[in-house]
Amino acid sequence: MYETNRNMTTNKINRPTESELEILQVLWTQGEATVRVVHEELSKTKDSGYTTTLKLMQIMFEKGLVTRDDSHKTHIYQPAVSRSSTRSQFLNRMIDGLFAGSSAELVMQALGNHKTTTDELSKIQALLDELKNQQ
Amino acid sequence: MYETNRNMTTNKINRPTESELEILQVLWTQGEATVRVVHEELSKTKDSGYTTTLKLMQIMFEKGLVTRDDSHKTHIYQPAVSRSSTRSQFLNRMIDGLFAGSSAELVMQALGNHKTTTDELSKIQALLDELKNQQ
DNA sequence: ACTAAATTACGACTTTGTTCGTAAAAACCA
DNA sequence: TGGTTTTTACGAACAAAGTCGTAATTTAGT
Repeated sequence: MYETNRNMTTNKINRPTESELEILQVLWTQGEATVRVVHEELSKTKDSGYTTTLKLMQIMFEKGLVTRDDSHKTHIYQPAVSRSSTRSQFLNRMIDGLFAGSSAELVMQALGNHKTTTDELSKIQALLDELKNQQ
Repeated sequence: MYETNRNMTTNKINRPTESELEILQVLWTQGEATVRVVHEELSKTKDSGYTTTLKLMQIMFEKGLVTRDDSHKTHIYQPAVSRSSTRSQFLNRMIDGLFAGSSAELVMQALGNHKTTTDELSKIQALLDELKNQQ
């Protein structure tokens, strides 16, 4: 039995915030999790209280960023947005805002500044071949 | 005659905010500009008042994101951080936060979701060849 | 030089995101 | 079942970013 977000009128663009992203990371990795589990995970890298995590996840529920199952003893949360679409969302935003709309410029900067393994380069090469064939 | 930022004790990480980035875009493109010019440019895509832009640029000056020349009738601002280093800063942040530290994952998502011209693909290919030879 | 226009400085208000205290409700267990 | 622990709900405090009104200063034009 899943609750749904009743307050649809307030739904706007809903780009996850910094903290919300951290929570989504956990949910994407684990598939689903309770507030407790998410908070334990976050505690490894930051120290905010349990109720802070709770509040954040409640807000995310209201925003429609997560769903939750309250048929159990404690609420179980799941991501309502996909990792991949969220990545695209932020990426496109960054491409448009900082890279003059050119994904190539971003790609080149990313490849230039970060160490990339041979294996990863091969995968990129494969994708590149594919794209070139399509054109 | 250039003013310098006296209040160095408050300088922290100084990642430009959303609005500050918009202003930097103008400064990077034009090389230098007055508040008036920046504001005219921003007005094309958003509508906030002149004093808002002014205030933002004053804050950026305090943060050390821009320098300014007050030897003329009106202050002339220049970027104090480079476009390329700022791009890297945001890119690395995004790679670490959203792409599990893998620049390759980011690159693949970027190439997959955005239309990229043949010309751009070639440039990426060239860079890729270069990187492969280095390893 | 005097008025009008533009520029700058400054403070306050608003919004959004983050944090937590506290209390109510639910679950646990001895 | 009675008491303790855990979870949830809620409101308020706090901070950061963005916004603007207003006043002071400077520049420009006649």
